[in-house]
Amino acid sequence: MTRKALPPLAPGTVDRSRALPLWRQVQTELERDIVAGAISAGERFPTEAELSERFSVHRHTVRRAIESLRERNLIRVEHGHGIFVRERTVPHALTAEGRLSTTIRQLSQNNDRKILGTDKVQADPAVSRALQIRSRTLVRRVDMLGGINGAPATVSSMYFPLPRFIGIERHIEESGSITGSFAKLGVEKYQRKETRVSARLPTKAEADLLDQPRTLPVMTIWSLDIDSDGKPVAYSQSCISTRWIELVVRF
Amino acid sequence: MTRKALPPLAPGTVDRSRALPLWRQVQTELERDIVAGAISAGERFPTEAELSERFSVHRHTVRRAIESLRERNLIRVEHGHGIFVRERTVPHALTAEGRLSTTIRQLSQNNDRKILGTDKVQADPAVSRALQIRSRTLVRRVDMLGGINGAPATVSSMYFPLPRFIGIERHIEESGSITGSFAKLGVEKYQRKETRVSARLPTKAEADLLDQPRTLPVMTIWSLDIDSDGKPVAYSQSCISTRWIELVVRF
DNA sequence: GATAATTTGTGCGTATGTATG
DNA sequence: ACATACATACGCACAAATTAT
Repeated sequence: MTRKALPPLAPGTVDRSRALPLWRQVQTELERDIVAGAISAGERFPTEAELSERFSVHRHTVRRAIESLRERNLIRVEHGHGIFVRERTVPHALTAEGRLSTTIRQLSQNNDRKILGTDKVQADPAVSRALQIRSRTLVRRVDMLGGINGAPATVSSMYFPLPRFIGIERHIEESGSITGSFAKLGVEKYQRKETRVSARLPTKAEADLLDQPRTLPVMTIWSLDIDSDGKPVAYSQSCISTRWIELVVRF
Repeated sequence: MTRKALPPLAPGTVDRSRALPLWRQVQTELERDIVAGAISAGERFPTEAELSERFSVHRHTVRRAIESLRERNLIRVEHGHGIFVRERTVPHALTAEGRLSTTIRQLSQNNDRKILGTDKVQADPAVSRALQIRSRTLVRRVDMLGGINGAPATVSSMYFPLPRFIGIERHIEESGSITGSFAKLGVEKYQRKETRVSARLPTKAEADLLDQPRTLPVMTIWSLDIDSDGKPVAYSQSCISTRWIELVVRF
C-alpha cells in the first residue's frame, strides 16, 4: 500500500510549554492536513509510529489525537489495517417521497442497482406484521445491491405482498426501477409511511458485498411503503454503508 | 455467568430428510424459543457448542442459523463473549420538537440525565459552521450522560454560543432541563432544524460510559437547534446506544 | 501485568445431494 | 449419460476478543 508523505513539520508546531495539551496540538495539525487535502479522502494515514516520530511525541499522545478525529468522523480506523481519511459521505434525506436511489442519483456522479436474486418466501413475523398479512403467507422477496460512484453502498431486501404484485421481480429486473414496476402493476403513487433506523456490524456476506471491513458498522433501515389508500405495498430492509452515506432529517 | 437451559428438544424437531435445510430448522426452533420467552430479553443464549450439541448438528450449521437471527436483529452476538437476546429497544421519533429525553420519559419507566462535565472551549470548524460563528470563538460545551430504565443509553455533547448563553451550564445542572434553561435565558421556543445520522464503533470512553462492548456500534447524531428567529441556539452531538434505542422517522 | 480458558470468527478441505445444460 | 455449478453439512485448525485466575 503506497502512502502519501505528509508535508514536513513547520518549526514551532509543537509547543511543549503546556499552554495547550500536546495531543490537541497534534490533533489540530492533523486536522489542518485533512482539510487542506494533504491526504485526500479514502487515502491512508501514516501509521501511529510514523506520526509519533514526526511530532516527536509518544504514541499514546498520537492515539489521543486520532481518537478525537475519529469521534468527529473525520477519519476511520481499521483494526490491524490502518487509519484512513473518511470519504465524503452522501447525505440521504429521509422523506416520505425520497427514494434512496433518487437521492444518490442527484448527489453523486453515478448510481447503479443490481438484482442479487429473488425468491418466493414465507413472511416472517416482522414482515407479516408490517404488510398486515397472516404469518407465513407467501411474499416476493427481491435482494438488491445499490452502488454509488461505482462503489457498492447498500444491500437491501424488499418484500412485496402476493398475489397483488405477482411478477414484480421481472419488471424490476427489466427496468431497474421500483416506481416504474409499481406503475405497471397499477400503483400510481406510493409513499413512505415509516422508517426505523439502527446500526450493527455487517455479516460476512454483507461486508463482502459492500467491499468493506467487518468492523465498520452499517446502518440498518426498515421502511414501510403504502399506496394512496394506505395499504402496504412494500416492506424493505436496507443495510447501508456508513462509509458512503449518512442520513439526514430536515424539519 | 449463569445461563438458562433451553427446554428439552421435542423428538422429531430436526428432520434430516432434506425437506428443509438443517440450519433453517435450527433457526425456526431458536426463533420459537425467543418469541415464546424461553430466553428473555438481554439474557444469554447457549454457546454455539451447546447448541450444536443440542441439535446434533455441526457448529457451522448453528452459526448459519445464528447469522440469520442476527440479520433480523433478534439477537446480538458479542465476539469472545456470547450470544444475547436483544433487549426491546425504545423507538425514538425524530421530529422538530422531540427531545430525546422527552421520548424516553414517555416510553420508558425511568429517565435520568447526568452532567459529566462542562467547559469553555474554542469552536472547531464543524461547530462554528453550524452555529454560524467565527472559528475558534469560545462556546460552552456541556457533556451529558442519558439513561433509560437505569441503564446508560446516550452520551452527548451540546455546544452553546457565547456570550448569549453565559451560565447556561449552571441552569442545566440545577434543573436538569435544557428547555427550562433556555427559557431562563430568554429563549421561549426552539426547535430542531436538522439531524444527521451515522454510526461507528464507540471509543473506549464511550463504551465504558454506556456499559457496552466496544464491538457494539453506536449511532451518532449531530443536530442543530434554532430559536423562533432561526438563530442557532445549540449544536449537539450525541452518541446513542443501539442496545436500547432505535430511531424512527414517521411521515 | 501475564497467562490461560472460554467463546466467537475465519479459512480451507471434503463429501453429498440438487438443479442445469 | 455426463459435466458443471451450487448450496448444504461436516471436520479440523487457528485467529481474535473477552473474562477469570
